[in-house]
Amino acid sequence: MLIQPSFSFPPFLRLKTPADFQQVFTQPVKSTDRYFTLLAIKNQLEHPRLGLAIAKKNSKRAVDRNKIKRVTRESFRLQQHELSALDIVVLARRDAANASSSQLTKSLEKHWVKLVKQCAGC
RNA sequence: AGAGUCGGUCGAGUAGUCGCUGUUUUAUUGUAAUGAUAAAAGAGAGGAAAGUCCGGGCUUCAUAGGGUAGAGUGCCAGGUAAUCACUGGGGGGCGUGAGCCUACGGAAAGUGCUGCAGAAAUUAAACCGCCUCUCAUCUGCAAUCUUUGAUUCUAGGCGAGUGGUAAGGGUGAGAAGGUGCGGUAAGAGCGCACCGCGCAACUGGUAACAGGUGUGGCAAGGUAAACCCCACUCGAAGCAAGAUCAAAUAGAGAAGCGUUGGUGUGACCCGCACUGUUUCUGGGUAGAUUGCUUGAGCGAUAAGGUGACUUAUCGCCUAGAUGAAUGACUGCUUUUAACAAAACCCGGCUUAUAGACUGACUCUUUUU
RNA sequence: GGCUGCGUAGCAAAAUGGUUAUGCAGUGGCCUGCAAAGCCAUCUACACCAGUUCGAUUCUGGUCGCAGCCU
Repeated sequence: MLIQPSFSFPPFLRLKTPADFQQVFTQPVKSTDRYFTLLAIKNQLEHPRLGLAIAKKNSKRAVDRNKIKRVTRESFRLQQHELSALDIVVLARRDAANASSSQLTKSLEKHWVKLVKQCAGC
């Protein structure tokens, strides 16, 4: 589908409907640290897709939630060609609201690598 | 110079690379139609977007009509689409002052409450105290006689009783005006002067209210953000409202006939709606589209007004997402910038806020 | 986004315009040969800030936090 490597982030790279999210939540591959919990599952497409679930309970302020979303999208956008055909849902944990954006970026990069390895077998 | 009061404006900028969401134009491609992809241009969070505390616009619903109940508001005037908010004024409180705060109608319509303390807490009352009178007793002065004791008169002390008193004491948030003089057995608005309070007319003011004058001798508290009375206002729900297209699935809808009974009703009654049968038909959950941004809009100038605000002219178009867009990296400037993210839209209030600039005013000290 | 309710001790939970009950837990003592149970004593509270009132946990307004409902 992607002939030339592009780092854009168009809408079809996102999870949109509740049904998409339910599929990921049924039998996912997990990866957790103190900032994030990532859930992943193989899809039938030729590209990865990203879904965000940033709970209001864990990060109270809208500014914090937006920061987490932006950092996550930016990291996904730059790393999308390393990921195979996966549907990934990112859940933010309580410490993510207070972390700096560089800390979050490092944490996410580890998660991408880990998920690709784990899903290679299944 | 220091301390302080009330406002106003801004709230990171700039250059480059990558990326996100609308709009317009062009090109390619496709459909019954909306489209999809690429490129370019131009746009893209706030002063509070927040809290949801008030008020409106907008939308839907006959439980929207009438009455009761319920809720809210409460000095006067103004302005507004509208408000409990705003502006100006009045009264009260705080502050040396600039200034700040103020739900600020009625307690002689009625009901309730008023703990503890205190003699007494609401048709007032009388513990201590003060005073008159009576009785008993003690002491003193004087007089008389029946002369070492009696009687009378009078002054004082102590005790008991009857009455007067609300000045003084102490309690309390609050005890039936305050101060002074007169007055009285002692006292008391009992009388007088000043202050306070009530009433009356007058003057000023649109009014709230203020002012002086006359007059009444003075009234039994407080609480209505307790019930209540008076005056005024209020239908309810909220864009997750609602509208359109429509997989699934069926318990539905419309018209005609009939209307006794029954059922329902987000407080109750009147009321209102539904229920039966025949014929005809489509109905609307997931999802999508829409509502969705030109509006009581913003800016400038002029005029009116103390001001909130209003009027006129000219100019401008300034987010519209829907798993939800503004970010990341690098360089420079003075520092990693503070509080913090639109979700239908406006007006106000409240709360958070690093810092920068600026206007008016007050007090204290020093110098001239 | 909108609507509604609740904040009382370490935990649970009530009432009220005037002194905050009660239970469990903690601490100390009595009881016992030692424990448990029981009895006695003690400790720690009305979310925060203003207003009304003589007086506020209660009434009123605001702030903060928590929970629930509408999708």
